[in-house]
Amino acid sequence: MAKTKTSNTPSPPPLSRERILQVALRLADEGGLEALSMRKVAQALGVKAMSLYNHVASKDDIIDGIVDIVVSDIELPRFDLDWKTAMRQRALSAHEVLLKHPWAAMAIMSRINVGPAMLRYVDRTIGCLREAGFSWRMADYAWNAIDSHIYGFTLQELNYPVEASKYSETAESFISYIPPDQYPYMHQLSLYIIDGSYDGVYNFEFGLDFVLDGLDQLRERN
Amino acid sequence: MAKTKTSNTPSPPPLSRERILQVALRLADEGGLEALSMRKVAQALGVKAMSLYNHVASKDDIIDGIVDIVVSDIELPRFDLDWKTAMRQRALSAHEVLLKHPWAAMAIMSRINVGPAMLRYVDRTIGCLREAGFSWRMADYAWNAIDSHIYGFTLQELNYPVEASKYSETAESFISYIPPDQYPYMHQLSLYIIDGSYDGVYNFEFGLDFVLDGLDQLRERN
DNA sequence: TGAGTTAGACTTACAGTGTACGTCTACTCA
DNA sequence: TGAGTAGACGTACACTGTAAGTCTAACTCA
Repeated sequence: MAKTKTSNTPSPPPLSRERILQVALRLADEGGLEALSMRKVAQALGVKAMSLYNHVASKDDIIDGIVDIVVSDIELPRFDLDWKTAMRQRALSAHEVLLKHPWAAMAIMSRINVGPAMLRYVDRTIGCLREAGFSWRMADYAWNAIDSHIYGFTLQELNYPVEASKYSETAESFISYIPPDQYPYMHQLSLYIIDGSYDGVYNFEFGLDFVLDGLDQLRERN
Repeated sequence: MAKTKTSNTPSPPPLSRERILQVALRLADEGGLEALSMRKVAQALGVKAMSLYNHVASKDDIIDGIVDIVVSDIELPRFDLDWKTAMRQRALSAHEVLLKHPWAAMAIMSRINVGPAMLRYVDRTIGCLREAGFSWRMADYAWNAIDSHIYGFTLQELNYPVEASKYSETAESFISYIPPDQYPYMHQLSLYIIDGSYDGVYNFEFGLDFVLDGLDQLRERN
């Protein structure tokens, strides 16, 4: 009987970079990047911390890995659509994906990302703009401007400590800390949120459209 | 002789929240937030770590404190200028200040900031927009859109691992990692940076103007 | 002046972090 | 059969923030 290749003991699947990244991604999604430690990842895999180093180089390597997995989830811009539609779709997709992984926007912004998914994503984005008639410089500028909005907006959104549905009651409980003589405008704005005149919910596409429209005018001028 | 109040021993100035924050700010500016530890702050003050807790509540309290110091350095929007000029000035000032303290943009985006300088800064910003004729909702939206660009752009800029003056030579040494068959557009863009056709330096005002112009059109339509 | 209070720096300790380094076991292949 | 190796493990180190308790010097007030 050949038990050389197929072991029939129901041992757990062998450790691998993929399994480590998969568990790390789950832990990060559940508790943020600060909840991600080598010991916790190892424990979730039924293994000791140092065993992970047989498959990944370091904790940074793990974070790079899960960042690239997240990026691979963003829809690539489509070359068959007009550039504005393509860029809007990819921005909306990026925004959506980053909200699903609340730690990711910050991680992307604070480290150098050269994973294959990221490189591909950037290449396609610049390519889409280039094919739309932007010069190389303008394609690069446009990419940077759109991404500034994506990351800036999403980070502000994620950092907001209150759920949108509770803006009103939260404003009500904190209004006393915003005295009208010191902060008249914030005070007034809070009152409007309390009485329901304004829900306080931001809109990702609001600022995005300013950038896309501005870029479009600039493109047509050439 | 009354030596009750004025001790003439040249003892170091007493520990205080202000001195702690001042040293912490310097350490953060020099080595980033991750270089900021209670033990290092204490050592720089000639004191042991736990002594700091007589003057600050926690490390988070210190970070909140130095964030607010940084924010207090941003020029408040001026009500006597037209809103676009005022917002441009405040955006440029914010960008400039955030570049001087490379850790700060990330810190602001990843924590809740309710220091006096921050509250004042936000109140004035919303106020300036409100006085310019924006509705409360639109003033809030506008503030959010402008700040998305400020933080998004600045974070991308700070995260860039290379100095602007070395883009060309850096691109040259890394071009082999960007094969033209896999990443054709990035490859081509790198070539243009190498041969000097394009310097690769982004412009903060490029995207900012899209947002400001878009907001202006929206304001005039009402 | 003497006693009581207190501010503030100190020491110790704990539970956590990433990871360098060395060891031990089980499997592969010549 | 015996060498080589992959991979899990244990130990250890230098850090982190901070809870808890101690000690001393200065101030307050009768």
